[in-house]
Amino acid sequence: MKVFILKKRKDFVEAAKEFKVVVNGVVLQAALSLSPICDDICFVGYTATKKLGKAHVRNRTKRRLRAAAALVMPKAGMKGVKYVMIGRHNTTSLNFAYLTRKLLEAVTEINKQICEKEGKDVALADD
RNA sequence: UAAGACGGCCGGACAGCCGCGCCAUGGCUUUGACCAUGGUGAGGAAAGUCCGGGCAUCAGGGGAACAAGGCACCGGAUAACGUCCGGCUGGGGCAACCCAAGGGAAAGUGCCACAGAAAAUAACCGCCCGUCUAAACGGCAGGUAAGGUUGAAAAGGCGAGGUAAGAGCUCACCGCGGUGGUGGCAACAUCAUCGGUCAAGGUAAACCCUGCCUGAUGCAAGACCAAGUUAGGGGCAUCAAGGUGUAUUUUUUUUAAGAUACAAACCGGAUGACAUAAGGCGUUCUCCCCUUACUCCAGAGGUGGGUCGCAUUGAGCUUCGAUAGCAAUAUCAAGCCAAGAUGAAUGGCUGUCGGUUUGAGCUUGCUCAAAUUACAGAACCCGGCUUAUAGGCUGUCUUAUUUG
RNA sequence: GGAGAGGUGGCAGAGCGGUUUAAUGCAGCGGUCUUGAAAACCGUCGUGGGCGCGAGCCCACCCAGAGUUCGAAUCUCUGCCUCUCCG
Repeated sequence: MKVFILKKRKDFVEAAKEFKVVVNGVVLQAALSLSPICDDICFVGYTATKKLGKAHVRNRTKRRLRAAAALVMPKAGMKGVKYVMIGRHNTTSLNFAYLTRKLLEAVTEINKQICEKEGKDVALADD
């Protein structure tokens, strides 16, 4: 599974519409990509709001999320899904192993939601 | 040894594994949001955007007046500055040293609440003389600014003389001002001499006056490339002389048709060359010079782009090198080349050694354990200022105490 | 990244350097009216500290900290926060 990074505002807005899971350390949003994907690829974007602190704090938050995602996403990511990770106030202070575990929980949870929804959609289309 | 004053510097180090941006080279049997190798990769404040520049666009430049804004003891440094250095004056500190938007209130205007007699040519109480009366502490007419309460502030201070009572009315000293000498580039200091209504408070971070400085907009400036959309209308000038109009004339019985000339009202056309005109960036005027696809009003598209600007040569940085200077700094010499992203690159984990704090142990400066290791992230680039900052290193000086 | 505007009780929002500003409105609380409510009318109403048995009185606070002034919500400087604009 390859991981590509989201850079455009449009992608972030799209991801925010559908699914959302909150765990200690990170808020995860996700959506199925609209354009057809042939390869084994998922997309990830990182965000930190101004509420968290000054510039160096926000940068650090995104770096930690990036480091954690590098371990988790290649295994847990689903094909053709856009994930967006939003940093929280304690993202910088948490133990890294704990943060990784929590992120994995969030991803598996959100994948489950997507599968349920998609199953229904397919059923309706068949009818 | 203790307390303090003023500078200068540092802002953890090393190793391993997994990753990131940019650049160079190479690879390809997926020419890629690819792979490999090598190089390189945040700060003293990168911050605030408070000043000063470079650079870019408004075509370029000179002059005058006004407006707006800024600066303000004196001299120097600098590309420039509101910065820096040296000095002066005033204030604070035993001292080292520190602080000051520090020009003008005898150019003018405004404001000074409450209180108080009075907030600026005054006179409430008081003091004193004269006079009315038998007399007065009462009335009248004066003199006076010593004393009074108030207030942030009451038209020099203090002492003596003087006087009816008083008053720079007179005098000494201090203070203030003018003139002259001396020292200094100057601010200013100092000495001499003259001045008594020497002078009429405060406020200019109130208006203002004086002197000096400033064109506007900021890299989202701006240049180029690619793709795509759109609807025109009004006004001005010139040209031609089309239609219309008027006049003359030819043919003709007339209608009518043709030709020539004129006009510029209407309709339509072309052009925006010269000239004129307009514009040229705070306003007005002016001198060059320049521009004009005339000028004004509408309308459509656009927040999916890309490349350059942009990052090795500059007001460049470093030097406990030299020379000049008290210094800021300048000149010369030597050395150095040092991030370039654009949802934005430096992270995660581990180990060792440091620093700090706390606790324990004793060999009293070591060992062990735990915690902690600031402020903070380049976005066109420089020079400053301001603000944030764990902890540490280092130099010079002052005061006090002790010892020699 | 750059360029501006603002910050006053719980909320909105006035405020010439001066007696006591905290105007005014909304909200809140109490009352009148009503069977009850709304509307209307009347009164009251910021926070913190100190003193007082109590009624009440005094001091400080207009985002924060300095400065100018006899005296700052107001004038000047520095910082913090909020909002707007740029192609």
